Amino acid sequence: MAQTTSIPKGMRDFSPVEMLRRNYIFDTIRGVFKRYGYAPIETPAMEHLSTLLGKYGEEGDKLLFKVLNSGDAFAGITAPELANSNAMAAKVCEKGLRYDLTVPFARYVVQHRNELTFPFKRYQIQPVWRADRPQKGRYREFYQCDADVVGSPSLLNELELVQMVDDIFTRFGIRVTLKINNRKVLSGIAEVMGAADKLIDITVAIDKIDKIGQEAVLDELRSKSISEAAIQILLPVLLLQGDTISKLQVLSEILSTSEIGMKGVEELRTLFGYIGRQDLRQQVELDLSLARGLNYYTGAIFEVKANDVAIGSISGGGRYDDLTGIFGLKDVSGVGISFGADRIYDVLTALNKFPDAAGEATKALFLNLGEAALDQSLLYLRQLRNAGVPAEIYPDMAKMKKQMEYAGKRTIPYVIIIGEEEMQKGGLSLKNMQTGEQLFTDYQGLLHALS
RNA sequence: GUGGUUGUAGCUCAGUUGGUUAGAGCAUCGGAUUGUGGUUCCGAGGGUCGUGGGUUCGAAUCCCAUCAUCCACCCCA
Repeated sequence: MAQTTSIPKGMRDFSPVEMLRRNYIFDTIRGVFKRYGYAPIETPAMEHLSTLLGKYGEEGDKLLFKVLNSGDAFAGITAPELANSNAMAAKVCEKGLRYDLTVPFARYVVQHRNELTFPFKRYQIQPVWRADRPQKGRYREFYQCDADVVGSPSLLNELELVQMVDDIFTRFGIRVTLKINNRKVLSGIAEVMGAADKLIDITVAIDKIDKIGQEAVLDELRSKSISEAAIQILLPVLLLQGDTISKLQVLSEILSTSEIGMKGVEELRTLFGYIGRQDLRQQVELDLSLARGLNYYTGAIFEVKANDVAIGSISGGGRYDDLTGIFGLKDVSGVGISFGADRIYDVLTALNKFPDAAGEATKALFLNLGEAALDQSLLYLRQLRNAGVPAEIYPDMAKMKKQMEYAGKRTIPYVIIIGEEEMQKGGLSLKNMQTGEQLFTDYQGLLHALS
């Protein structure tokens, strides 16, 4: 009996061509991570639910995939528990799929603290899961590529992340804008507004200013019972124009009474000082409306958007001072960044920026034209493979037309023909499938053309 | 969690006020063509019209329910 072939909402299959392109993305990012001295780790798909809950805010908790306990998960459930879905979930689900790579990493650092040498720089490329409703550029299973440094408060780490962003997206050949802000500045603004307790409401609202406009943001703030006087303090900050230095100057005047705000301004001054002395190719700017939802950030925050495609952020990160503290290890500050491989894929697709080679698996196909030439083909095939050229032979003795079609469909760039004619003349025919050109040559000529 | 969109062949979609056996393009397979693909021509296979119920002599078409999908909001990579 045939079953319906489908996969759960927001999940995806990847074809060979897609995988080759995805691997191109992963390889590029991994290569940069390695070049900056980051070491790889992996953590399991599942964590204890208690490790994950409460780390991503209320919204995040709702989006966690919970995993039913194995065995008879419902044994010993009482009627009142059955009636309360939250109590039920807590009782029958002790594990959950990871929501990001940063929190499991913090857990990892605390658990393995005695084995690690600080500052600890790690990268991690793994899928994460969110029970979000899927839409454009949003999936329920997607890959994050994270690089983090823990155990060093130095702003040189922030600079390094900025350089990696610049490096990676330049390698991809796409233009992006890296926006930088600082949570301490946002805290300072909330403080001088006299609404320090409303920090999250304020940041969530002003984060949307590009999207919904100034008036809508103010309305949202009023709906969160932020006073008109407080809004009058916020307004000039939102309207700040000019270059980074003058923005920071104005900001330091506004925040002069806030210790934490002034510290944030100082951090931004230092970081932008570093950045200004680097030779970066991508656009980097101070964006005071940048907030980011994850509420564990305490210092610098980053977000990267593609300039030429509207798809939401393709990379984001920031500094977190207290994340390991939740797991019992104090005073270990960390800073990290996450690259969204799936959205980068969508951007590269939209802009047609994948290199041709990123979709190629096999470089050359030997046609199978019969027993007489088989040994010769197999010999050259083995030699090509030993020389590092991905090559294959068509396994069946089908019509030449069919074998050519096969090469064409798989976008194999070269076809090698060894048939009766070639055997007689003592060589081989090499056809370039892109140009259609064909030349008669020997093994040395073949190797030269393919390597 | 909120609002909307769309479900017809493997894919993209037509299908008239409800009316015989539901179509096209692409894709697949075969042939024209026993040594040349991506560009020709001919032919073939492929459908419980998302699912269940209702109205009707008659439903892909109208009504109800349900499932799925995509988009936007929320939030985020």
